[in-house]
Amino acid sequence: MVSRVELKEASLHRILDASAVRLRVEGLSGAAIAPVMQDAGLTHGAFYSHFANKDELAVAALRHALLENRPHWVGKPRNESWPARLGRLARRYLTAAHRDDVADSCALAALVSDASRGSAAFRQAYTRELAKSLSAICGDESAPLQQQDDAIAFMALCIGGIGLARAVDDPALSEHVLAVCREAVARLANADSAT
Amino acid sequence: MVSRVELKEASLHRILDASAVRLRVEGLSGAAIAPVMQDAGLTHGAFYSHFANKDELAVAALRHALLENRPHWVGKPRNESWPARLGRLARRYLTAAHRDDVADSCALAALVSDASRGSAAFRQAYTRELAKSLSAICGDESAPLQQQDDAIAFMALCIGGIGLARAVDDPALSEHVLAVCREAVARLANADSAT
DNA sequence: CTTTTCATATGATGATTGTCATGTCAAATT
DNA sequence: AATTTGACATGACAATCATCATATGAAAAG
Repeated sequence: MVSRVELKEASLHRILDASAVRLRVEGLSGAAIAPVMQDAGLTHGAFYSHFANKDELAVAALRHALLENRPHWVGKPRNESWPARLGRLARRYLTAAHRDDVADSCALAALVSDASRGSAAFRQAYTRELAKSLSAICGDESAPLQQQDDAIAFMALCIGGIGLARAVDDPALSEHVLAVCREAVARLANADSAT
Repeated sequence: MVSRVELKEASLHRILDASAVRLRVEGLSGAAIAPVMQDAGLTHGAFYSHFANKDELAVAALRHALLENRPHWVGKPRNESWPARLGRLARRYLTAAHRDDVADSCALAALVSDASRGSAAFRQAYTRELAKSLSAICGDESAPLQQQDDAIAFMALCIGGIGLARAVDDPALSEHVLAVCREAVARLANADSAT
């Protein structure tokens, strides 16, 4: 009862899910084709009826990852001041839960280092996804320039903060990094409204 | 005229130099043994008379990279206020020159994502090097707690900022990220002294 | 001078990788 | 009913990888 196109779409979806997870957990060079296809319940040979090469998969997986969980980190703007919004987003993003759940984490943070070493197509996709997240933070395309800049500093602080929290060996230091960065976002937003 | 120990030391030094470069440029999984040894003017077989395995090399290379260029990024504390110091360090660190010269860049920034996926030994080394850099920023071991926290937020912002600047495809956006993060450091330091 | 030591070279090992040629089988098409 | 299509499986390919066994040659030790 399943048409051929439906079956292919379902397979593609499973491939994207699996590769989006492995990409964040193991990085660009770690997310190999065979394990991804196995996660998707297929064999490695079937890969090339969905993508031309590994590079295409990485680009698609990056987009898939961000399309899936950007709403979870950014959400819709509420009735709140700009500093309050940034503070709220930071308190959600810079948490131990997000740090530990790499498989379902923000791909922009998990793949910063990888993106700079990636192909031209991958870096282009990363840039596009970053821009989307930035305008989602601002809520509106026509936000004040100061807020757009704030969003950039906010992302840099969040990505660096959660990256450090993941890299660090000492659990106490890791928690401290998160706490300090959360507070730094608040200070940054308030220092902004003071001018 | 070269003694055997001198020759081995010289070889080790070349291996460390080469691997420290390749580690930053190509990442943990990209820095393979054979190319590193070739850069050092040796063959791959000679590797195992210097290190037990690839993991040991990664740890040593990380330490070597930071031992070599930490002074360049942090330097010695001058006669300046704390906000002025942070601002000055940011204006040196968050530059296009540093962004483009990955081979001689700050390893803490180039290897954030890699560190979280690295071995226990590598993460431990990363943690130690980060701690050293933090106390070098503060200048003194017994700096005020507020300054130690500032240094953490500073590093997160710098690592995230230069990571984003490297990842991003659009040159204009990349420069803008650097500029915004430089200014954010200044705002952060000033917001601190206001309390 | 003889012997030992060991840094290095050569080459092989097995594992893993991306890629593709070929075969198969069921759905779509005629 | 006959034919075509294409998603998928199987298997092979060359390349790359970490690791190690063995050989060599020169320096150190005797």
